[in-house]
Amino acid sequence: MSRKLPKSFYLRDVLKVAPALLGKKLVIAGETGIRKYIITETEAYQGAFDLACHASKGKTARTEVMFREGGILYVYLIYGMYWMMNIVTSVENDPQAVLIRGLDKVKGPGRLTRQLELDRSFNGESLVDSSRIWLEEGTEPSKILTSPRIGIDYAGEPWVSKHWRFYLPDEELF
DNA sequence: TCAATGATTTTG
DNA sequence: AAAATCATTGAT
Repeated sequence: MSRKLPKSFYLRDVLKVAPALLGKKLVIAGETGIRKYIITETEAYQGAFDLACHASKGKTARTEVMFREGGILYVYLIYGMYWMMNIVTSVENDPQAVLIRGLDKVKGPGRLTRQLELDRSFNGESLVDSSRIWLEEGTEPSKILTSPRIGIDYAGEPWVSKHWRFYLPDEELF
């Protein structure tokens, strides 16, 4: 079973896509062959008004990717050493993205990109057209937990207290 | 608890 | 043009 997610999956609002990504398979074709991971933790960043979202202060060279049509990756460096992997959602000029925070075998957004060998070259990569990374249908999770997002205290209220982090309970993992 | 470490963004 | 700011991690 390996059904690739269609482009329409990504064109919805980020608050719909973020929880929908849980249980889906992230497929990456590296030099060592094809590897698959179950997505277990995501965070939603909802564009223009969300002060925790990089795109809230307007379009810049870095955030330009988020303003494009959904279904592509937004990859960037944080704290000088960790790549963050985000999936852009919604339509053009509606800057939204989902941060992939955890996979079944890897916890932590910085560690998972290192494990995947993700780097700058994946920025702007299409998950619909690419032959080295894409998403597939997975198992429907029976239970989804939510919490405030992590590491965005600088955004202030009301954003710090919004429950836009979605994750699966430990016993749900494979 | 805090140093490492660098691209991006702004004088917090 | 310089300085602060981070969607973090891991070692002390």
